[in-house]
Amino acid sequence: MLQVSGKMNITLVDIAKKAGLSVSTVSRILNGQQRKYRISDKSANLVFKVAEELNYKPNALARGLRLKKTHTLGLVVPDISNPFFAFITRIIQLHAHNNGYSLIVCNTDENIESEVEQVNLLISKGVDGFIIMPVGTQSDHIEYLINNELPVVLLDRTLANVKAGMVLVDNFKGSYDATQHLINKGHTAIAIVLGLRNTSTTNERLEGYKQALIDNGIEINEKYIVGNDFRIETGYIETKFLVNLEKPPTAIFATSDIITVGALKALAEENLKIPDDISLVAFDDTDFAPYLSAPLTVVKQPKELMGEIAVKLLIEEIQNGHDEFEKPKIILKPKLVIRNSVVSVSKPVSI
Amino acid sequence: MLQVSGKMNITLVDIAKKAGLSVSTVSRILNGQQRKYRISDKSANLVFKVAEELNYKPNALARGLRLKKTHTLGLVVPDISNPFFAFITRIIQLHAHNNGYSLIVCNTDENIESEVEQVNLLISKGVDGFIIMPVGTQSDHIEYLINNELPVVLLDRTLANVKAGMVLVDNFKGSYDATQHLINKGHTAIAIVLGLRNTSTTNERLEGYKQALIDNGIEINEKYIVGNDFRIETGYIETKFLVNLEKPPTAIFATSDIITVGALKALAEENLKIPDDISLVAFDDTDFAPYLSAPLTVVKQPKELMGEIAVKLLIEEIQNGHDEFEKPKIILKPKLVIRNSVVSVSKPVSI
DNA sequence: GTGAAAGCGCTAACAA
DNA sequence: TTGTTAGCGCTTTCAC
Repeated sequence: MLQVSGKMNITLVDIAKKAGLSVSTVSRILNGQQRKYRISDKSANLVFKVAEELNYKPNALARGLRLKKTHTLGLVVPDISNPFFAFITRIIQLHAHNNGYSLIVCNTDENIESEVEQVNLLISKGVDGFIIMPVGTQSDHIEYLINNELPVVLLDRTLANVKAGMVLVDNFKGSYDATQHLINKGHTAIAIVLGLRNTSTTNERLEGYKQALIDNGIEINEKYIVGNDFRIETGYIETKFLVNLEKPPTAIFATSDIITVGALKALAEENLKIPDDISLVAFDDTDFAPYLSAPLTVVKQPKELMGEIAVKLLIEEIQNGHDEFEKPKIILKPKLVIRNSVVSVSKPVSI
Repeated sequence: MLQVSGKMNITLVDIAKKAGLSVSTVSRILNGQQRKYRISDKSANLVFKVAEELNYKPNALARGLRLKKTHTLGLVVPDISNPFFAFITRIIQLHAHNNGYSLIVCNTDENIESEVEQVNLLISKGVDGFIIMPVGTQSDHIEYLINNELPVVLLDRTLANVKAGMVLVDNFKGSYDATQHLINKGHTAIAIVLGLRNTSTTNERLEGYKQALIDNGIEINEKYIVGNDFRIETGYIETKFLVNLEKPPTAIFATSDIITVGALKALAEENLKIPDDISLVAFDDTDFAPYLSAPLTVVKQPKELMGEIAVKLLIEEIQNGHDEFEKPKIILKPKLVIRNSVVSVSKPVSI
C-alpha cells in the first residue's frame, strides 16, 4: 500500500537526486557492487532506503539494451495446449525461473512460416537463448542463430545437419517396443496413426513400427499407415477409416496423446470395446490413462527430464559461451508402460 | 541461407550508411510512414532492399525503451501444467499473437510472494498489459498496477475491491448445479474436495455446494468438506480419507480436473467402482472424461471464451486507454455435462 | 569512494 | 522530401 499512487517510472536519476549521489554510484550499489567499488556503507544504505521509498523498479529494457543480455529465454513450441507440450513448457518455465530467467512462449501451430516469424520476433526481443521444437525439416532460421552465436537447443525433434545442442527421445525404440508388444500378443494386423509427417519424431516412430514388423516377418500394409498431424480430429478420422476397412486392423498404435483422444472417440462411436474388439497402444502417457475404460498401455516419455535438461544445456551455453566443438546431443529412453488396452489374439508369446 | 554468417546487430545506422540516407528516413520507411512523410519511392525501395540484404532485425529493446511500448503481454498463471490453465494459456497466446502481441508466461505455484515477484518482473520488462489469475486475496501489487495506469485484467479468479477488468466464471452456479444433480439422484452424503482455499473460485464453489444442500434441507457435514489445493495428491489423499470415514459419502464432488485424477487413483486403489460403489462429479472437463471407465459427469467451463475475452479486454484497455469508470466484469456460465459417473440412490428425482 | 559522460538502437520533434 | 539531434534508462570507462 506504500507509494499508492506514486509517479511511475522512477529511475536511477530520481534516486540519485534524492540521495544526493550520482547515478553511477546508485547503479553500482543497486547491482551489488558496493565492495568492488569500495562504496561507503552510509551511501549504500541510503540508496537502498531511497530506492525502497520510491518503489524503484529497474527498467529491464534499458538494461538489456546496454548489456545485450535480457535474462529471458525464448521457447518455440508447436502447440502449448497439447498436454505433452504443456507439461514440458511448465518444466522449462520452472527451471528457467530457478536460474533467474523468464520465458517468452511462442506457438507455431506446426507452421514453418510461423516458426520463422517467431524466431525473428525472439531475436528482436533480445532473448539470451532459444529452446525450439521445430516443425519439419527446414532449418535456415536455426542455422542463422547458430552462425550468429545465439545459443539454441533443439528439443524433442531434431533437424538434420544442424549443429545445435539437442535433447531427444529415442522414438524409434519407443515405437519398436510398442509394436513388438502388440506382436507378442499375437497381433499382425497393426495400424499406426501418425502425427505430422516430416518431423523427426514421426519419421522415427514410423521406422520403429516398420522395423518391428519386418523383424517379425510381418508384411507392411500401407493401408494401415495413416495420419499426418497431431490433432484430435486426425485420431478420430483415421480411426474411423481404419475400422471400416475391409480387413480392419486388430490393433491400433496412436502416436500421440492427442491422437489417442480422437481414436477413443471413434472407437466409442463405432461401439468397439477396448481391448476385446480392438487393441490400442499410445505414445505419451497421460494422467488419465490408468482410469480409462481400458487402462491404456503407453509409451511414456521422460518429460520432466526433457525440459530440465534442455534448460540446463541452454543456460550452460549462454553462460560458458558457444563452444564450436561440443554440441551435446542427449537421447533419452522412453518406456513402455503396460496396462490393459491390448488383448492377446491367437497364440500369445510371452514378452 | 543468405547472409549466413553476417555481422549480427545490423542497425538502422548500417542501413542508413549503405543506402546513403539518414537514420530517421530509414526508420520512417521501415515503420511504414513513407506516405506520411512523402518519402520518395526510390528511397523507400532502396531502404527495403538494403534492409533485406543486410538481414536487418529491429531491436525491440531500443524500440521499447524509446516508445514505452513493447507489444508484449504478461500472463501470470498459477500452474501452466494444469490442463485447465494450459488450455487457457494457449488461447491467450493465440489471440495475443493475432493482435500482434507476444506473451511472457509466469508461473506462481499458488504462492503470493512468487506472484508479487513475477508482477514486478513483468513491470521491469515493460509489458504493455497483464492478465493475472491471482492467488488468494492479497491485492496490493495489483492495485499498484491500476494506480500506475498499467492495464490489467483478472482472469478466472477475482479479488475483492479491485477495480480491474475481469473475466470470471459463475463458480457458485457450477457448483450448485453439480451438487443439485447429485441430490436429484438421491444422494445426501455428498463430499466436496476443494482446491486452494481463499481463492474466489474455491470460495464460490464451496458456497454453491453448501447452498444446494441447504436449499434441499440436507445438513452440512464438515467432515465432508476437505482439500486445500489444486494438486493430484490432494485429490488422492482426501478421497482416501473420505472413503475411510465411518460413514463415507455416497458421492464426491472433485472441484478441479487435477483433483479428479487423484480421486480416481484413490478410488481405484480402494477398489471402489464408479458409479456403482460411489458417485463422482468433477469441475473442469477434460478430453478424456468421456472415455474413463465411468464417463465423467462434469461442470464444464467455457475456457476458449475466458481466454479470448481476457485478451480482448486487455488489448482494448491498452489501446483505448485506461477508463476510470468502465471496468468490465464479464461473468460466464459453466455448464453441467451429464455423463455416467453418478448413480441413483433410493428414490431418484427427475432433474 | 564517487562522478561525468559516452553509448546501447531507436523514434520524433524540429530544422531545412 | 530528408537530416540533425535529443533522449528513453541503464552500465561502465575513465577521471579525480
